[in-house]
Amino acid sequence: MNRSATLADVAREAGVSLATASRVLNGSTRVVGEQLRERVLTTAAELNYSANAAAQAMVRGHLDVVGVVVHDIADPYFSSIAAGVMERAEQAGLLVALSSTLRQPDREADYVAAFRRQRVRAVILVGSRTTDPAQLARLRTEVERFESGRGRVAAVSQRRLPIDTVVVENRAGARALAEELVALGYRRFGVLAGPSHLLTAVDRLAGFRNGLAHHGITIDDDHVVGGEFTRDGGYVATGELLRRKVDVSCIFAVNDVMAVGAMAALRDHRMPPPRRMAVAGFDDIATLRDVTPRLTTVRVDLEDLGRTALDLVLGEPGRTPRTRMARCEVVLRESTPATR
Amino acid sequence: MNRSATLADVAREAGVSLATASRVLNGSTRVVGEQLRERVLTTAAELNYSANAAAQAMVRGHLDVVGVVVHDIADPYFSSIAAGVMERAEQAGLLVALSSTLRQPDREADYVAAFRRQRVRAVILVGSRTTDPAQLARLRTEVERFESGRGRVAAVSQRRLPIDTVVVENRAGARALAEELVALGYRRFGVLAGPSHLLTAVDRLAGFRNGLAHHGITIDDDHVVGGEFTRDGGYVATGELLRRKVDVSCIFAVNDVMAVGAMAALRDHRMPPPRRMAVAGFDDIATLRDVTPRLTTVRVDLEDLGRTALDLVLGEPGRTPRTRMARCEVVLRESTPATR
DNA sequence: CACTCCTTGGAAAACGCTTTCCGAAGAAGG
DNA sequence: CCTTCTTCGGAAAGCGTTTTCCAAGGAGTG
Repeated sequence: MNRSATLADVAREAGVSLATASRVLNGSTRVVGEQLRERVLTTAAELNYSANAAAQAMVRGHLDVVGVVVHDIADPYFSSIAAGVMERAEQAGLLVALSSTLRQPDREADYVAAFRRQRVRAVILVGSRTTDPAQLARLRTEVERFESGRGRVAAVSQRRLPIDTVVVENRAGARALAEELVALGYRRFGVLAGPSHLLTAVDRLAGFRNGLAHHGITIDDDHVVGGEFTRDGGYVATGELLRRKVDVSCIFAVNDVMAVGAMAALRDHRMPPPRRMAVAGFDDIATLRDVTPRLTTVRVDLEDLGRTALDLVLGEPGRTPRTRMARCEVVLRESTPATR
Repeated sequence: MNRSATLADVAREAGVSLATASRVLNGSTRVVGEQLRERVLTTAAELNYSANAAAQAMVRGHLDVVGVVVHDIADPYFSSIAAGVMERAEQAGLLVALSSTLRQPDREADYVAAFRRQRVRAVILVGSRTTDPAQLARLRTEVERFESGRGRVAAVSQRRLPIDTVVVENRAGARALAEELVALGYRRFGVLAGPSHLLTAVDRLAGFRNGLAHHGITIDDDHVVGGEFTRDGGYVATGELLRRKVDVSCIFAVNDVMAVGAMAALRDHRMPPPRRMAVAGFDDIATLRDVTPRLTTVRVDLEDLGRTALDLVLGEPGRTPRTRMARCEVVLRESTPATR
């Protein structure tokens, strides 16, 4: 057998019409008599018949696949969200096609286009929108094109496109964290702000500032260092912060992986956290819950973001794009001990 | 526009035949005159034409998609390998469909079947084979069916199926680790062995034992504890080991995430590593390189496993299934200090 | 100038399925 | 016993491409 059996093969072998074979093998409202039904089923099994999804997609108009675009699948933030999506997709009998932009935000639009070619049922855009209006415009165009077919689109990020969106309360979370840190006695902060074009980073910084402002605390501009949204980004940024000899007692990294980089850098500079410097992060990445000192952070239920996004995209479309807010919760741990 | 433009639409609008339009828009060896070429291109752009991949798949017989099956995408081990696959796939212009068995090995065969329906070009099975012969038989059947179409299959794991395989030198790596630990002065070991049905776990344990045997050291059976292949599995297993009050000075966890769980458990039992107990892992997971004390482990270039697997599956098939050995390298760090 | 060879465009046949429309046969109703 | 419904099987028309085969015209060749 160097070519897989087709429905026609099965029908011929079973001595029935194509229509009957199709009705038996691939769900239909129509009933088929027990006799024929049985015959079709057994011949299909004998021939190893496997429906050609492409052919089905052609006549049905869409494929039972949902496309997911993330920035970096090796980053636990994204892989956790992806896990949530896949969990739900599995329940719905959908396959998940996953693409990674490798942190080049302009690739997102390319992948949406690729998914349009595939006529996938839905696309989920996971990850921060950017501040670049041109990128946004291009993405919006592709999204509209995709939707003008039968496709659905949702995002896990900020609400910048007219599509269903699961938005993480980055500002509120960061604000709450700031307040808690102040309550613990911290007053002088440094911030590892991440890339300035990523709204997630921007929002978390803004929320943090806002929380401090409530207590009359401000952060000097040279206490805020940008950098990559990665462990190494956090490491480098922390080095820069120390080089500036700023007078701070607590470093807020806008995500956990950067916070871990920061702790490593502090150690390398003989300022081991938390005694010489407190550190806080954001996300509560599961894999990082065991670093020492245990990291104060803001918990986001990442898998749930993925689940919710898939639910949105599979459910009835609303008359107007919906927004689901995802709560965050401050988790205080050893990396930010109460001061004295 | 509530239905996307088809090739026929473009052809009609541009006043050319379907054949010509197809040749212009979707690569072909045939040359089309500059005039027509131009006309087709502009009308396609105007109409927002996007080739229907399903239709192309039907006539070509396969989709430009590669399926990947992992055990748990949220586990950094798998997400790193997946990142490698995706990196290469991107270069080859392929989409990646990712499925997670959620650690139920019997689901692998199901996903291979699903990918067969999709007529994806290739499938990569990532993750340990098991010791269950029934599971293996079922998987083999599905793999053969898949291959009897035009599909290619490769695995990242042990060589148990007649397909191209990237095999991690688990035994050699674990043996080398054992020898290094002995050289550091350790003699009494406990092992967190993971699930006994996973060959990866089994092989690492066997290799470790083998390395110790070279030095006349054996491990008592009650110094070996099974458990889940996860952080919590490591935590629980360590608790069990301590409860047994075995006399050991070093714990070898068959993967890093378990090792991290072990360190947490040790701390909770007031036996902080490495002073009260040394710990070693396996994999050198990037996200875990910053735990303290830094973890002694065996480095595997995970992303490279993924890249290699994709290369195998896209390259010319060998006359007979090929095997690519992936080297491991012992990395000694602070979690296993030299004993005086 | 007659012939062959190339180049380029088009018609039409697949590819494997779903679904609409028909028709036959049996059941129900008068 | 005739008519009207049901029920169930089959023929055939797509779905949107690619690709083979033809044909026409122009460029080379002797």
